[in-house]
Amino acid sequence: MKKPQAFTVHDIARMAGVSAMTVSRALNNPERVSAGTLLKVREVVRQTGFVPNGIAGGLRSSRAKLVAAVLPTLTGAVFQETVRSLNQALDERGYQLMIGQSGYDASREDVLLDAIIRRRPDGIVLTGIMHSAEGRRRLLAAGIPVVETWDLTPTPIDMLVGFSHERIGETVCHFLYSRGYRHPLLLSADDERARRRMDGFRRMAQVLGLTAEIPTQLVPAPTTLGSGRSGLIEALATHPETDALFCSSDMLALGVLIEAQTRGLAVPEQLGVVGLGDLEFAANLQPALTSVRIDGTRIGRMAAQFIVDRAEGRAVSEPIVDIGFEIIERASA
Amino acid sequence: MKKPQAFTVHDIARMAGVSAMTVSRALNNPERVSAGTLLKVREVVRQTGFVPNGIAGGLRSSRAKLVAAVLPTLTGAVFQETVRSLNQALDERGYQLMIGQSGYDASREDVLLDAIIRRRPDGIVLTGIMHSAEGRRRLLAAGIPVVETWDLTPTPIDMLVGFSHERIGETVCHFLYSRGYRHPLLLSADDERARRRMDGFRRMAQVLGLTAEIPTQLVPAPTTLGSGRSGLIEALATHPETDALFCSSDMLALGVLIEAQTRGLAVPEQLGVVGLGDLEFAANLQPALTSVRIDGTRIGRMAAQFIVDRAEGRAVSEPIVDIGFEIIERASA
DNA sequence: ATGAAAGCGCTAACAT
DNA sequence: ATGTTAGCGCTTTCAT
Repeated sequence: MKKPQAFTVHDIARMAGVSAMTVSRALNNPERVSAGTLLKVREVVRQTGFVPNGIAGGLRSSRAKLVAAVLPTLTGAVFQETVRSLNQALDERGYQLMIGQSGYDASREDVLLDAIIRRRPDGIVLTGIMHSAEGRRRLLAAGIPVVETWDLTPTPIDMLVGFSHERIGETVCHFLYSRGYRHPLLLSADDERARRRMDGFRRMAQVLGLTAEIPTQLVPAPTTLGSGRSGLIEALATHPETDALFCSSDMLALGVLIEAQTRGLAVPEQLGVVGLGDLEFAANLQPALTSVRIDGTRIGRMAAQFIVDRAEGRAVSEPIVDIGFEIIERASA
Repeated sequence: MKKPQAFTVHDIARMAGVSAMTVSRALNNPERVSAGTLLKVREVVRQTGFVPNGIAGGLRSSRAKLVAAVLPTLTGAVFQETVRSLNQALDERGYQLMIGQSGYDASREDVLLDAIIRRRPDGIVLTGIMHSAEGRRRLLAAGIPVVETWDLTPTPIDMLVGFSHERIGETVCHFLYSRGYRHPLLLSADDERARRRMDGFRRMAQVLGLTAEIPTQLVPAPTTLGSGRSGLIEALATHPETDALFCSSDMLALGVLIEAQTRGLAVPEQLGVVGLGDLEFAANLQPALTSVRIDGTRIGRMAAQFIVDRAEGRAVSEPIVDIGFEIIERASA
């Protein structure tokens, strides 16, 4: 079925008694049109409810005013801060954000990437780094500015705003050790970044002389409060000596907190709990949750800045940024 | 700055020794191209990392394969289920979802709508109903299929998948009354749909003969665990007789639960709590949260079906659907 | 099975 | 200040 294009600039031009070009100017550069003409055109536009076809305009002027973001999941609360600030920063600069969900699956990611590149956005923001060689090549071939985020790699495709997951693991391990915990357990989803945090954690455990292997309790993604509760139950069943948990999300940690309370386990005395993400609710829990804070707002803002600078022909002087992280010490560990 | 278009079908055609048309066919209708030619073209495409410009193709064929969704906020957990299922249902049918954030503000909504209509998507899914007369006219003029969701109105622009907020208010009021609560309080964000739930609640309160005016504690949007805690504190300070709360989100309700526990208030004995949204965590709280369940998955799926049917020229036989809601009775009230 | 011509709706570039 | 011409990259249509 052919979709009827309600009105075109030519229709509006005819109705207003001017040329199509004048309508285009009245809409995009009103200062270059006489007051009378402007009034006439605007009146017709108002009456018809005409909105120009940006697809056609963008094809001609090769300005899409569109940025695409690729997220593993729309449900994941961790990225929301990044997406919100990305959206806002782009919006302020007149760009629109399009969101694609890759779903933690590499093959889906290639398909999604194809759909995105077809639309020739002014930039692409990836959550995580692009591993598929095919994906990297297409991105490069398309010549679209790319910002990889939420991770670090020595070989980014283009630009990068991230932090080291290994270092988070190391830091949390050291933190728990310094608090006196000697039997930490890792409660985590099984994605690649989580695995690197766990690697870092284990490396530091060795350095600190914790002889026992650090046990892991894996939960399916996305992490939920429910899996936090059941995760703690299973963890304690298999490793009753456990005295601290590093959870791969705050939701998971909340589940642990609730299950601990239900079982009469004192936090932080009998069980230390550390979350990841420092979501709004972390500070307001009882006991307040110690969590790893990542400045998602800053990631989103910088990514937007990078893309827009590039899209508008400005060079980005420092295109690779490690924004770090911070352990927010509260009552739970 | 002019963005260099890396490759076009003509480049690929030249390299493969065929015409542009053949490249186009090899990509879109491979069965209509000879095996040898297909192989040649595919090899060049692979080597170059070529991805066709869908903007140009869409302009010619007027098939965008794009659906836009307008959300008040990306952070709001209530809509996530709808967005997820919308995204998935569209994806399965080869469409992509673009998300725009309107931000509970009517004037921003008009600007956003303009940006969306310019891209000539195959359909637009609105969260909530469109009130602005200007917005309605543009939507109608553009001839793009529209689905309004999460609300009911006798005069939808086009199609509708929603439920009655008044009726939720009435039902929750009746539910709390039947549970023996006589001094309910409304803890709520101050948006329009919340107001209609409160109206419904009050109407039912009168019907049931609750003589006292039902007090309201308003909190800023978006609702958070923190505002749930402080909301309960203020509510009890001004209305110490309160014995039940209807919260406008589950996050708010979780905050109330935590604050109640901190103060040693027994739930549900001394304080009944009802949430809205029935998010994953509601069932896993301690005590488990009674909440109003809205089938967001079904809303998203139906909206996708409606849009795709229309985009592909099929009529939608029942374009206005009230999907209702359900009170999930758990331990908190 | 393949190619040539035309044109989708808009705007850059060049008149006037 | 306004109009004319051409063409963005693709696909529809019509030949061959």
